[in-house]
Amino acid sequence: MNIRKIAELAGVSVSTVSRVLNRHPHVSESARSRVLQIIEETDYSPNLNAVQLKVGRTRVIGIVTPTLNHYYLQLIKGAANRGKGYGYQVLIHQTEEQPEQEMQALELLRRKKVDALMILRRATPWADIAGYLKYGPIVTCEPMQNGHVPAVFLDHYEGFRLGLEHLIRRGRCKIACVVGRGGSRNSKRRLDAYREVLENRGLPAREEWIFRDVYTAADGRRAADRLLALPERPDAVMTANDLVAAGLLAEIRERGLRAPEDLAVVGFESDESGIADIVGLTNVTNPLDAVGRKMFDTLYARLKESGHEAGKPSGGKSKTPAADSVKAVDGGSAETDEKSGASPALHFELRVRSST
Amino acid sequence: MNIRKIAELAGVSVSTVSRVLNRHPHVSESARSRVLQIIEETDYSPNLNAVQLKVGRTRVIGIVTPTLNHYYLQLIKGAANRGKGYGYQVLIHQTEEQPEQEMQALELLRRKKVDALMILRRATPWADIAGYLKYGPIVTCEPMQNGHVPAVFLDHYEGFRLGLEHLIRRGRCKIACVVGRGGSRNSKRRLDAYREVLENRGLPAREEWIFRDVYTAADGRRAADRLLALPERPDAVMTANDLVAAGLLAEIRERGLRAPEDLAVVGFESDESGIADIVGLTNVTNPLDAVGRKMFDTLYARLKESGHEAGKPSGGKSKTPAADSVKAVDGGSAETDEKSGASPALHFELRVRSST
DNA sequence: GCTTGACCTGGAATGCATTCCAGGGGTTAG
DNA sequence: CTAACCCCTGGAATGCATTCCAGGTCAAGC
Repeated sequence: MNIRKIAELAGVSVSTVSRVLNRHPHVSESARSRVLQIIEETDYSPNLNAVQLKVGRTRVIGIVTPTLNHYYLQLIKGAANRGKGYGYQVLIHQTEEQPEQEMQALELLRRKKVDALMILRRATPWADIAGYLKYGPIVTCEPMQNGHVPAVFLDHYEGFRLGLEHLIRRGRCKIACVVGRGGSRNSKRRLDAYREVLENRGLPAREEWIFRDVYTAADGRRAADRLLALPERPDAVMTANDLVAAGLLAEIRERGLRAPEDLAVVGFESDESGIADIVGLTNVTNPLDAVGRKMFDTLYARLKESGHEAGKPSGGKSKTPAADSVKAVDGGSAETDEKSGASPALHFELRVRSST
Repeated sequence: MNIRKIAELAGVSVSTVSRVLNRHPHVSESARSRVLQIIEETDYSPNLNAVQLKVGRTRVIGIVTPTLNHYYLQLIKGAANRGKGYGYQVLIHQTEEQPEQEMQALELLRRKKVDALMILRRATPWADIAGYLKYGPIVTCEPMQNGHVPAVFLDHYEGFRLGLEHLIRRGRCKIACVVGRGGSRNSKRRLDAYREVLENRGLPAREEWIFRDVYTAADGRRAADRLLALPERPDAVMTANDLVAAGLLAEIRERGLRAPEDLAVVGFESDESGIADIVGLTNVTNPLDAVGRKMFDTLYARLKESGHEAGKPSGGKSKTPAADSVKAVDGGSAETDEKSGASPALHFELRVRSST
């Protein structure tokens, strides 16, 4: 069953059927109703591959993620929910951080299987990715080395600053700090915050109070081990994520110490983890879903400006993309914006959430 | 840049270009190399929409999920990983349990945007879903009322049985039980297990030891409240999920009781939650990712038998779908299999995992 | 009465790749 | 020497819907 058959059965041309299908004006009421009736009777629905081929748009955005875990899920969820309001769906592409897998994902854009690409994490050099910008919008959530690819992300400096000031307000003065990947920009920013904030308040920021390469709950336990064995024991810890914080808490409590009384722990995580509530953890909420939404908005803006998109948000309850807690950096096109070697700092709003 | 242009530039016909592209035999070495060179030079890559339109296959499977949370993520992950081995990608369609959204997802199948559909949860009547089977394979992970739609799921009876027997082996004899949705089949099976297993062992299964409609960690805390207030206090609790179990544990411990010494709690969850490790919970692992994999296998088998698929698993490290811990129920087609009113019980393997 | 324009409709080109069919050239077997 | 067959190649039909262009009808305005 295709549009030709429908036209035949209804005794009109395919143009007319197409006009009915797409709610174009200039179709007589009689023709319209005849066509609609035949469509109803024959249970016809247009083949989307043909439509997509013709209009050159699929209303699908590809999401490139190294793996499907809690963290990336937040981003995906934010983007998927926002996209849904505009009639977009998401195609998940897992890369396991393998460059070849990433190339496959980039090919999807060139080959028009997706309209745009959201890269949550990449192993491919930025330059290679930028080469695909000519096929469609791409956005990432990693601070990029050059300004070619648009990026949306939050500055972990702010997150750490908030958490640290919370601890300081509560009277803590020997604050330790636990981060993950030593080399990552986010870790660097967190350490910057650790050193600067404490220094500004006249508090010590000792090197031996910094624990690196701590990722999991088990790592957190080990970090607690080492931390509690220090000659001068800290009275608080700022961590880079809730799982780690939970590990610390568990270890601390199992040793008969009380948290937060003896040792306060602050996490840094998106709302939905649920762990904070369970273990009674105070954390700085990291609005990953807002980042995801903003990423979609960035792509959408590009799609619209390239005439890719009619620009009609559908549905009733889609929020306006106005004020959000995350800002996007506009990478500009590879030709027009050569200035920024590194991406600028970003404004955003986080908050400390105490679980009582 | 399209195949026609390539043909022109290479001085051959489009047929020849197509043959080169698809590695068909019967292309002279000279023609092949010329075409490849032009493809290289012009940076050409075939438009997938055209290919998909022509061959009637997209190598995308749609996953219909009510929301993106930890639970469904496990299933999605299992399916996506398995699918990747066969060159399939997944398109996520969130429904928020709204029938209209589900209809949209079903339409994707009819309109050939996806080759097959995985329904993780539905609000639409089975009969309506079965009506779409003629457009492509559909699989669900919910026990279905009639045998029309193939389903892959595990029997929660077994999960509960394992957990209960674990508790009994540890000498517990006053075992309570916490479940979620009262009406769901899974809850029913769990309660069946609770009553039958305890009865078989000559232990009491009291009505007042059954707590229903408990879903979240907070609910778990409240359940603990009520449970600890009972005149005859149980010495163990079997729960339907880890989050709830964690809530119970937290409440119990905050009241100064020791778990598992004073009150043992067993969860029921997929491996990856991570919560079990953090709070020191023993649970029955629920291999959701295996269910996801099996769901994909079920779809894939159908695709293959309908000639949809060439049947060549790609890549080196794809596991053989041979022995798995979950079994599929073959729903048969709506015409050929009218016998089973309800789905039969399923075999599978779970295990108890103690966190020490 | 004629022009202008709105409204409706159909035809054909278009987007792009796949595949069947037919045909030419060369080789081998009978 | 011819029939049979293989290899290579191109043409054209095909999958299906969109859209531009042109043509026709009818009513309103000058």
